[in-house]
Amino acid sequence: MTIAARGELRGTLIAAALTLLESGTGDLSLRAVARAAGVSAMAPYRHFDDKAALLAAVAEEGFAGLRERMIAADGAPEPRAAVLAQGLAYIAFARARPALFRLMFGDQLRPVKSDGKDSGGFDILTRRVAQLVPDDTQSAALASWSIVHGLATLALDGRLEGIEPDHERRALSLFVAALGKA
Amino acid sequence: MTIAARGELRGTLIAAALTLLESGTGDLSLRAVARAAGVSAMAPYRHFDDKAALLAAVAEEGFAGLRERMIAADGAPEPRAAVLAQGLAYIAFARARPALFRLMFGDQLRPVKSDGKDSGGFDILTRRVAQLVPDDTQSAALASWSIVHGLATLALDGRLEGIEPDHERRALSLFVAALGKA
DNA sequence: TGTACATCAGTGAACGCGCGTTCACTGATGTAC
DNA sequence: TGTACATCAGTGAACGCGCGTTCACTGATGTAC
Repeated sequence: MTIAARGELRGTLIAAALTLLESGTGDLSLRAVARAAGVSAMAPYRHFDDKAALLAAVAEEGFAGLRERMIAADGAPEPRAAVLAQGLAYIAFARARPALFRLMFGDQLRPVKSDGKDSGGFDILTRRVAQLVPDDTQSAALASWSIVHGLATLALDGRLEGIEPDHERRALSLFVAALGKA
Repeated sequence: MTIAARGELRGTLIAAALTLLESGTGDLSLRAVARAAGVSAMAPYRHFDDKAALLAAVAEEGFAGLRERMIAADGAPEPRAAVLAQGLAYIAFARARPALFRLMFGDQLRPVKSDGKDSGGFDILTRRVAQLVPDDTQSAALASWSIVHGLATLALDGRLEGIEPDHERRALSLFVAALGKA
């Protein structure tokens, strides 16, 4: 990790934290982040009030990334296909960056701000679900988010190891196929 | 916490850990458990190889409790009602013992043994799902588990705070109603 | 253009903390003869 | 029944560790006149 140019430390710290989260050995410590950024243990305090503030910034970055993936997956014209693609993108994100995903949704973060449910792309998903279930969109969107989030966390926690890999996709397909047909 | 009678420390330690998890301030430490059990920091080593072994025993207790709740919720004769009741029981368990639930499904545990997917009552759920979706039971059961697990973890992580409480139940109902109608 | 000063990012030593685990031990209980 | 010894559960002091955060500081950059 190269030394940051003046005034760029904030971004460098977040990037270093993201990298550390990927190598993923245990908890993220403020000192380790500073170390990875090539800077003294105290330097982060110039840019963040405390450790929690740094974690929050990292999580925010994560939510932005997740949202991007959801948008990128929204291409299909048919709503059912779009919801499926978005769900798989969500799961792929979790699998690609498990420690970041855990940080984003775990309990080491400060209480979530109220617009939190939008930041991860929940609104993107909801828009498509509305096309399939116009009368009870909120519940259907929550159900969709839940099944996808459940699959992602179960996979991350190694709970799906005894299950054939394809079942994950089929479970989601089965759900999407049933959406709006109750 | 009373002093344990001879040879009962193992159980006392597990009970103390469960109590500590409920009061829920941060991570569970071996020393804190020993303290709560009224015993020296070293005493647990007479009964557990190390901290991870104690955590595993606590989690096992948790899975047994979850399974019990699932079985207790299995009363309804109609499979759709049973699946709904089981799902609500699962979520209620998570809400009642959030720290325990997090321990059970989190990453601080040693890699899960292969029969892990049964211990929490997944088989109980699967049996009922089979009555509704006999041709693709595995995928449907996984979908059911996922939506329920997703709702539980999202609730625990404070992600459903902006959402009307009833939407949680309605999301699950909507899913259950659609089961087998794809 | 030169000087004086304020601002600002980062340093490095030190703090107190709780942790998991080691070590050598103590004293009560159980067993063999 | 009495004695000698092994077993076993728990003690208490100590270890080295990494942590978040404090403190007083340094030295470079920017600004006013």
